[in-house]
Amino acid sequence: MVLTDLESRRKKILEIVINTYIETVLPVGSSTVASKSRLGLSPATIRNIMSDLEEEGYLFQPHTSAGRVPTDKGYRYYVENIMGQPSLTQQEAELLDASWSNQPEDFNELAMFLSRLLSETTGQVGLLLLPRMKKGILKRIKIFSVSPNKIIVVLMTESDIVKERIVKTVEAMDEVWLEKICKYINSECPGKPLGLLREFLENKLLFEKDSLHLLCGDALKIFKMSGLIEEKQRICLEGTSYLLRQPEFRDAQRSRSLLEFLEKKNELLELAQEDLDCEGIRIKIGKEIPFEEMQSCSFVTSMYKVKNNICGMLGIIGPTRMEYPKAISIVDYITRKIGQFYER
Amino acid sequence: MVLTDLESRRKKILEIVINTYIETVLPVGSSTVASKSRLGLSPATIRNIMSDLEEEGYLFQPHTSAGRVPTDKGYRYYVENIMGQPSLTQQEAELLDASWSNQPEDFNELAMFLSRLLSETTGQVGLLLLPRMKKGILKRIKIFSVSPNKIIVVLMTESDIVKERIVKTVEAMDEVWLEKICKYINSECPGKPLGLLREFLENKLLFEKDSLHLLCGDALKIFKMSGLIEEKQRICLEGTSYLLRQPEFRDAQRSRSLLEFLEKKNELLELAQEDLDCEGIRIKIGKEIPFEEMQSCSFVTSMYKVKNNICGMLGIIGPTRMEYPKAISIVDYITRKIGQFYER
DNA sequence: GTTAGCACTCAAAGCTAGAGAGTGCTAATA
DNA sequence: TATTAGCACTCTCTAGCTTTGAGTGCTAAC
Repeated sequence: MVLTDLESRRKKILEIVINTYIETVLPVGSSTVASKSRLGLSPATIRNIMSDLEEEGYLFQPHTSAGRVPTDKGYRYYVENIMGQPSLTQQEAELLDASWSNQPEDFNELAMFLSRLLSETTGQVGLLLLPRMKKGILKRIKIFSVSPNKIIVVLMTESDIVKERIVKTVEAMDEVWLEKICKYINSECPGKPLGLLREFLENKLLFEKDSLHLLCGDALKIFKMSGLIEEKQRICLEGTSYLLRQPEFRDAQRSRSLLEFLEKKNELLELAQEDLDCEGIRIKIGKEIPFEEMQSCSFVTSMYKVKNNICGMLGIIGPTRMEYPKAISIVDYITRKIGQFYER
Repeated sequence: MVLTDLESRRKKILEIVINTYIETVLPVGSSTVASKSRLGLSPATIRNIMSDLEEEGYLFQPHTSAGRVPTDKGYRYYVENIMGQPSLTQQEAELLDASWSNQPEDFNELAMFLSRLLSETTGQVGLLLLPRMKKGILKRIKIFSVSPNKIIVVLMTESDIVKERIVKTVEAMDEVWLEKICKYINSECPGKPLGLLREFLENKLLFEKDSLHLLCGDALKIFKMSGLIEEKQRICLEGTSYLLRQPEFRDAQRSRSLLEFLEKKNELLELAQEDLDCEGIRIKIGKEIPFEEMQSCSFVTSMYKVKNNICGMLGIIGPTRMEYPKAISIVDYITRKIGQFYER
């Protein structure tokens, strides 16, 4: 569809207002737009158009004699229809690659590194949701005792993500018995999603008899105690202090409630999990976020996968006035990198 | 030593100034002190004494016509000579005990819980340094492979603290060989401090021959790659948003540099490790802290031990204007609780 | 449809005056 | 000699006022 002059002009003006506002954090006036746009229009004309844009909800005027500020709707339109396909420059990509090399295999460590990387490259709050284990496929299990009634359970998934937990048992369990349990699970369960493991064992418990019945019972007990599978997803958050650098948060009153919200993490987790099954970049802008404390922020996220069956989420949080193209391209790049990292 | 009237009066006045300032965050004037102290002295007399206290560096006057504010030296004197032995009330202790029950065995999890507990009970930033593994005594090791060139190393210490790490090896190592390495280490090394393990293996490498030589070499390689022992201590930090509640940090400019400092963690780690070998509560007040960003804060810490050989540190960070008795007693209580938790 | 001109609006900055809290000094008092 | 009443003085804080200037909306002309 070819844009009429009128439409393309409106777009151009909205773009200039947004870009200028992102840079200056000050309401943008018609003369500024007139001089930046090469449309050869006078401020008066621009004023008319800006007034229209305001009526339609793309811009907002803090008070009668001020310039205009983009609204959430304005940013949304910008992201969807104006900014185009963002991508990193060669140089930026190389920089990311460089800092990436020599990273730990351990996912906890990697997660901390990545959320920090996200934060530092975008200058915003970086966050990463650790993989959801439930959908991971069991590869192998190891169980062994440390002291009479302390045992260690190590789960390995097909994606080579490993989780370990210490479990304190009520009765002592001897090494031989543990080895039997281990062998049993390793013969029956590999290939099953961790989320169904418990159910599977509960079923077995009904039909197996004698020593196998006991064995299943103990296996189930150990699983339950370990909390390895039901465990709620953990979240890594880095760079919250970047928020305080933003002029819109120079008032501690405002930033406090936001920082407290982020620190609580449970609502943030809820928010992040919402889009866990969507592919591609997801953007939530201002009021689109269902939590009041975050409604002056935008949330740019993406789901990542580890060997196609375990997934988590990563992204950034910043003020709605954010360099979306940069944010999006970095989030996207790192998402794809995680995939590659575990592909080899 | 019996205090002369004069000395005890000065103490009393310093105490009132500090307590009032902690409560109101406003410079304290002579008439306020006069009415709070039951000394029967007029404001004029109090003024003279406060003027003396200022000359000696315990108090500070923001400007000529203002009341007085405690200095770092004033707080230091208060902590050492005025406030007495702080302790929790029965009720407070019970509250802490209650929230403690049913905690995870895993130290990482526990650490997060504890730093949050510290933060929430004191209303300050809570922090916890994870145990220093170097001094832990090896109890047992387990090594097994996940995929051809990925192996898992699990270290267990006498204190029942367990650390696990995935290691990617250059060449594939087969299960049998790994088991041999495992057996070798488990026969030779238990009882040794982890910090000396590497040295021990390097020594062995020089004297063992043939297959044992190879075995030691691989064991050493695995250790080095895992980074389990040299690993720098991790730090858990919770409740940074509490800082923004403090009136002295309502200006985002000031709090930003502090939050950034805390977020970097490496200098904080340095600071925390300084007192890692001292028993008992340690208090650093304002300028006593060698980092400028933190000089409007105090740092109340204590070393904890897990079964007498592995130690870490925990504590809180808040403005110098802090309820020291409360802070100290909570830090102390939780320190002792950790000891008990691992004693059973 | 565009624009020059102009009156109007409103936030922000600067200024002044007054209030109030608290001091230090002095001289009187116990 | 220590204490205190009295008082002038200092300095911050607040409220109210004015000024400034950016930016608007409207109107009439192009």
